[in-house]
Amino acid sequence: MLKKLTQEQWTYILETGIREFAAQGFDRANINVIAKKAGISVGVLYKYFKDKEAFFLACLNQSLTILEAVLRDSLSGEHKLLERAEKIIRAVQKTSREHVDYINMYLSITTGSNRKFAPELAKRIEGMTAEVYAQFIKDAQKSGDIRQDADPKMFAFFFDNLLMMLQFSYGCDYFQERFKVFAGDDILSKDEFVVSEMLKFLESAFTLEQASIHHRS
Amino acid sequence: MLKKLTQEQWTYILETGIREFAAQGFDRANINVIAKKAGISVGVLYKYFKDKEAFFLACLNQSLTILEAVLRDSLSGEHKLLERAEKIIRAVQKTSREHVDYINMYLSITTGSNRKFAPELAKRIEGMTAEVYAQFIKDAQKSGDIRQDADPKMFAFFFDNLLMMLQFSYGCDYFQERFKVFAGDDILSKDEFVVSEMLKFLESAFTLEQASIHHRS
Amino acid sequence: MLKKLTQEQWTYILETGIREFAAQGFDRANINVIAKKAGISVGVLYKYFKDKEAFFLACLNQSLTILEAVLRDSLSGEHKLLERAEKIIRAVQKTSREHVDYINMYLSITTGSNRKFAPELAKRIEGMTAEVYAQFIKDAQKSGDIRQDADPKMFAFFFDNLLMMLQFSYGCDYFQERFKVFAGDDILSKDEFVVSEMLKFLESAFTLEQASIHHRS
Amino acid sequence: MLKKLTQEQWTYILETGIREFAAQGFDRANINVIAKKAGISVGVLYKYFKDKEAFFLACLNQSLTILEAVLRDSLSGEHKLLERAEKIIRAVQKTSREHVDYINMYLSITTGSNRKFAPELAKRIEGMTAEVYAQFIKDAQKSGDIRQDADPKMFAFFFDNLLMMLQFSYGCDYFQERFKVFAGDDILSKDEFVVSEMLKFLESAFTLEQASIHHRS
DNA sequence: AATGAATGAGAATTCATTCAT
DNA sequence: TATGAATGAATTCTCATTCAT
Repeated sequence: MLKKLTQEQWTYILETGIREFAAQGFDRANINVIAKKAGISVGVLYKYFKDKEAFFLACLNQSLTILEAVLRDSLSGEHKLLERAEKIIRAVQKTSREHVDYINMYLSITTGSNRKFAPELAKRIEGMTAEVYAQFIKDAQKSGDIRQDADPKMFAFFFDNLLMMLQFSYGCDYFQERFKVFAGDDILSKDEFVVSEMLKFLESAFTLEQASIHHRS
Repeated sequence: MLKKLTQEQWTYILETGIREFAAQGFDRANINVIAKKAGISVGVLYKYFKDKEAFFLACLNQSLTILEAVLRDSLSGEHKLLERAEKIIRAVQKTSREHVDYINMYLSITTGSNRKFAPELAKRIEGMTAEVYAQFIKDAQKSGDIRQDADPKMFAFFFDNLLMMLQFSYGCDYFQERFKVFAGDDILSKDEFVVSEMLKFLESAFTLEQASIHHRS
Repeated sequence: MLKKLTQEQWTYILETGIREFAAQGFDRANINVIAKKAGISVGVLYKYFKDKEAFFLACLNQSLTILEAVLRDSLSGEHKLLERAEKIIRAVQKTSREHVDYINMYLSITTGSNRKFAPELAKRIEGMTAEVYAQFIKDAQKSGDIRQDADPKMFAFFFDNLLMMLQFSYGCDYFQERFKVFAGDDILSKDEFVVSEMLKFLESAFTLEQASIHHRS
Repeated sequence: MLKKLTQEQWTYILETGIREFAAQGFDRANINVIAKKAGISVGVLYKYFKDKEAFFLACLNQSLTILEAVLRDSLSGEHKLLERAEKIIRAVQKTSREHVDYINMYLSITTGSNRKFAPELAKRIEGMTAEVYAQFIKDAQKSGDIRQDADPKMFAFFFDNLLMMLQFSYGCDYFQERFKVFAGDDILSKDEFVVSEMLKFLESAFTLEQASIHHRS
């Protein structure tokens, strides 16, 4: 193993790191253990990464890149807002299960000592989404699909909040349990039901203005 | 659990623990430092708690108890759903700022090695809320305030998801930054705006059925 | 061993540190080994000293304090310069053998990574000596024992240089060998000879003025 | 020792090693860093040197060779003792500044784990000097320039001690600070003053016999 | 019962040395 | 032959936990 590590080896090392960090959290994860599991020596890790934190950030980056790629896929093409929403919800259901560790990497930056990365990370991670969602809503307002008095940014925020929690609810131990408490122990096997209820909720949320008027009148 | 130490002493000890755990995370928090800051000896801590984890759980419990008390307040009395929602949103805005540490304690159970407590905790923490919210929605359906085809449990889930994220967005470093990315750097000082937009979103979400019909017709 | 360490224990710990640092140098000396040899745990060392460097500095301080005490003894009382010199030379011969490690601690600050302490240490260590020696020489000039055109500070410097090297020559491996190369393999057992030759050298050095004049005339 | 690499390359490699060892000390100096700075691979270093120590010894040897060459220069030609002394003092002042690293290499063998080389090194390094200085003094005794009762070897030793300390005082951080403490902060810029005072001291030291007699008579 | 000094296992990090290419 | 990537033993330092006083 005296030639530079191959792309696959790197991917494997990062995946190993992600698995450990996601499972144990930053502090509990052990660099020596990660190296061993990844089939390399600690020396290599420290040759390529300044310290544990730098390696963690690389793992996080890898996670986010993949998560972003999935999102980007769901956003492609010309679609009405609710069609998009459906695509995204289904994508979340799929990837949250496949990439449990990535979700947990994401969550791990919200707590403990990793909080110091908050400012830089928030911009990099949420920047694109915030922009795109707000634009969707503006477009939908133009075509009359969404109530005119909605603040696009805030509605984008609420929309993403719902998706975020859905993601956590599929990919994170605690939120999974919470999901069951709210919706029944079998909720994790009722994906279609979740999709339709969530679309119902969103459809309403986005369109009320007229309804409200009617209702109140 | 409280023998010789007074109630106030216990509260102080737990508050100190909460502050440290919230600030540093479970692993980084130092039991010796906590004891010193709390004005007691480590010996006492280990007399009443088996180990660091047991003490953490006690701190967590304290946090959740207070958070629950706040919620319970917001739920009291007879109100229409949106009035309740408004009360809760305002309560979240207030307590998330006052009790930043409690929010972070809550968040900390979603990550790292604390995940092992997920099942027990989820039931204790979310049980009441899930129940109450679902009942609210059923009631509102009866009085015609909410679309009939909504699944009460799922809508309760979405409702709580939005509140949860709002809470994180006020009380957790990372989600605060994310909030700014979505809604502008000054969003944390525009509480009324947040309330009104969120109510708009919820009002719609809960009521669409008719709207939808009207709109489509 | 649960009560605070006693004075004797501390002395023993420092002595152990001095022995190791003197033998191996700062970098090679191993904190865990020192702790073991001193009969304590590493934890204790790190409870009382911020880090290895702080412990080293404490050992150094101990060494210098003792070395200084010896010097202070030799300086006491009213004496003519050469009588003082003789006292000091004999003291150097005695202590350099007894306290080999202290000499080596002293030497160790002149090299390697410890050089960063140079400024602070030089003042603390040499300050008193420089002052006192210069004063001796001024006094001796007044009483006509030393040539008038001697700069007291410089002559004090040369005097101390000779004592310093004598100290090294008795207490440091390398300079001991050098001593033998210069003065014969048996020089270390000819203390009286060394004293008398050194006094000869000093006596001359301090008194030449008139001689020089006579000689040149 | 030099196969494929040119003389210049070797000089550069050794100079690089000297710079690092002098700056960091043996233990702190990093072989990989030295190799990189020297523009070669570690492999080459380990081809020509058994280990770090062997390389260090080569660097030390290089330093001493140059220091010796300087000394040899100062010793050439027919001169009276004090003329020689003046030449040597000036040479020390000059080379100690130009070759700070060599001085520090020299000092580094007096401390730490390098002490094990003491015996072999002392003979190689000091042998010539001791011999030559003693001869000078014997010659001077014959021509009546030095007191007859001086032991040539011991006086050579004292003479070299003074030069050694002067060298350290110009080339080593700690002794430089000590120099300032003794002779004032500006002493490093008063070379002529140092020369004349030192010559005064030496002139006296070497010549006292008559003076002493005169003085005492 | 309360204290807090002492313990020592455990984890991050470094770097001399090797050896496949 | 020269390279420098990879190795992994060694070292510093931390801190949960114990237990003599």
